[in-house]
Amino acid sequence: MPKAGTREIRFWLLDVNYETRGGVPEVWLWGVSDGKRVLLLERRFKPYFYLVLSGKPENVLPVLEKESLKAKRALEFEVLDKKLFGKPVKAVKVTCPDPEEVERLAGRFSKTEGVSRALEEDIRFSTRYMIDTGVTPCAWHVADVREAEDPPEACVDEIYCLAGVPRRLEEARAPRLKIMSFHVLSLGKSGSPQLGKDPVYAISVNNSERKPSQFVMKEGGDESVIRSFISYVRDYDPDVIAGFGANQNDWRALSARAQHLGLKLAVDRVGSEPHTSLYGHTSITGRAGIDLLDMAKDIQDLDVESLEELARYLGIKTKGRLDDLDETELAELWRSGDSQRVLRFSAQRAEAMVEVAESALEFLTQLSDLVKIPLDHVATAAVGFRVESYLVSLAHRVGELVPKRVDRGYATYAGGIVLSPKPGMQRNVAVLDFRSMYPNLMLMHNISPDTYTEETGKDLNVAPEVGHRFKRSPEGFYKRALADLLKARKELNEKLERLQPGTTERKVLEARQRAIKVVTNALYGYCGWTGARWYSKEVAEATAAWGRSVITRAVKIAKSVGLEVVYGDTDSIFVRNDRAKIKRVLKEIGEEIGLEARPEKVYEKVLFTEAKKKYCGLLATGEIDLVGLEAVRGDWARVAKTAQKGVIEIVLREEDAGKAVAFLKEYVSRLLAGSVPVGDLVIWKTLTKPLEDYEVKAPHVEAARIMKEKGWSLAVGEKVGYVIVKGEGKLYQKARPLAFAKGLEPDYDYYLRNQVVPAAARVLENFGIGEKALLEKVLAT
DNA sequence: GCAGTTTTGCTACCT
DNA sequence: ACAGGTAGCAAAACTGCG
Repeated sequence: MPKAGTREIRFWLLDVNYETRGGVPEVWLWGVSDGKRVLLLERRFKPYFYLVLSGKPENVLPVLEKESLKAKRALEFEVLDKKLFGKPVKAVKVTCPDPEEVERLAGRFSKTEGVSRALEEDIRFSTRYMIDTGVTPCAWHVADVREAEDPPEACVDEIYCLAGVPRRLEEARAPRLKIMSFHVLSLGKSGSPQLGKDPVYAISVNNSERKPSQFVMKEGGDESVIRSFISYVRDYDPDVIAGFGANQNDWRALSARAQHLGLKLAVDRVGSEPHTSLYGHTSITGRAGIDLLDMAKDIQDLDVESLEELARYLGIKTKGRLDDLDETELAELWRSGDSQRVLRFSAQRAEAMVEVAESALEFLTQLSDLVKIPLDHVATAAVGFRVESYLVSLAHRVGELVPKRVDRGYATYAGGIVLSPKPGMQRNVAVLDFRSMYPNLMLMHNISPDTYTEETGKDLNVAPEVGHRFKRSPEGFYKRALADLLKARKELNEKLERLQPGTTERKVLEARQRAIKVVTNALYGYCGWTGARWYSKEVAEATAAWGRSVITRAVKIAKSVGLEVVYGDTDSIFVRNDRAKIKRVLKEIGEEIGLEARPEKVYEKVLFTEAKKKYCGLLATGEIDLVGLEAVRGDWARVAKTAQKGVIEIVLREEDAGKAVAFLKEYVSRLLAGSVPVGDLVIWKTLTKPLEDYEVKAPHVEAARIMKEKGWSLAVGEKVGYVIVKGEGKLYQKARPLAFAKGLEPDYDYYLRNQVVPAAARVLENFGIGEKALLEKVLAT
């Protein structure tokens, strides 16, 4: 029952921030509550940090008290028993009144005698609150609240003061969120628009009700466009604002232009402007700003990180093409008077975005809840930070102090084993797979930064090859993390079994499972990342070493029952599909290695090249599987990929190399006749660093330089599309950006000799047809 | 100074 | 701004050659 003067409120946490009002830091929880939007204020929570003691508490405390007087701050000290990398330590929790002073005070006190170091001063105040209370983004809670005495101005239905710590509820389903999407049409004279200078010609929006709106520039300039947009956001009052590339483009263009015009881009729930936070993310207080491009970048299966590809991947049917016009083309169309086409394009994008956002949110809300990163940041956060955030919240629960991030040099270690494939066509091959091998090894051997020891003795797990030792008990921090995740997954599985496919609840739980999988599988990589707080080279190295021994032993077992191993990579072996023998092998693997291996898939035929990690196969299901070959690489021209796929189809299904050559000959004749679209000649490559940092002249770098000269802005991480045109000199001298390749004669000879023929020959060399011979054959008259 | 060879830089893939 | 293992291209550096 609620206390006197209070009432209970149910809310789902959308966003969190903090403000200092009247000298008191307040945590603001933005919630969605049964159709209403609420803001809950917590004024009693205080920021703090820890001092790890090297001296005795009774000696150090008086010194700290004295320092506190000198600093003229009302600080509180509490001696606590904590752990650091599993080792018990005495720590003083120093509570201070102002979140902005935590880091400075920590620095000052860490130099006190008897104090070895300060910790956790780098945890944000609002994050601190969530960690300590268990209040979780994208989760339902119930809280006792009372009327706020001095409520701040905020665009919500109700504002309350928290009267206690919110308690988490079981409900996993998110409430109905109001989502809007937007697309800003800012066009430059040539290339990219110039921030602030070029006007915003139009903004398209859409929303959960699929109601499109469009604000278009009239004679009076673009001020009305931006004003209309601001009013729209305030009237619709969305919980989520989705864009595609919004952090880099739309928000920046809008902000710059609003500033230029002297407009306040007040689109958040406190009447302020969006602000740029960590890693270029745009934050909107009280709402969740989501950039679907972050989502696209996370999905490895996408050929290009475009809205259209992302929509297709998510199974969303969209109206019209979403990516067929680039900035220059849009600008040209607009100027030539076909603004209708441009506006239609923009509106279609906005509509697709809102649908993609709804689909993406199923996963993002679950991930946000699991790893405790607020919704607006979880898509932007790199994998390492997602894992780390999960670990930080676990650390608090188990009394572990959060280690500092430290600058470390690179340290390499040996990873998995890749077996040489048996080249040529193999028939009836099964793939045996150790699922989640690294996490399972970590669990099995209690591999963790806090169980690692340099001591020798009994009750230790000793890693093969590298000899690192890990205590069998107590349970390590990583083991605890993985055990929790696996337990959650198991519970989900049990629930899922009872649910009909296609139901909303099932979708929610499946999304949660995916979130768990992401974190589970990333822990191994995380521990070997030198930027990790819980970095341990020994942990990563030992896990990899145990992994190598698993595969080596599995190969031995397979051979011992007479099963030939034709290939293997890290956690899988490819063997002859002999049911009886496989059954024996799997049983022995389970008994001798203690891990479960599973038959993953069966190839009717699989064709290995001489190279590792490159093969293709015809699955028992009739599908063709392409692995590592040019056909699946984004940095080969489509002509090469299409030619290779064609050859593979013929070779795998019909086993007729002659027919494949004939197909290629026909394909090449069309290429040389110039009847392939220029799009099929484009080679896409990512810019991995700023142009000036490149040490060599490479085609994609030169193409990017040309684009930059012509006014295009290119960011690190963007893909540059270029075409090789006829001309003299090195390849990089013949590369032209796609946007400027029109009207130039492509270098068909290059595409023949360096793209189509090598890609096709990769497959045909198994049939005795090398590159040279193939070239002669396809050119023969 | 040149042609052939080796090394380096770079990117994208696999698990 | 999660790991290492791997392939393969083009550029750059190197090597041998009276």
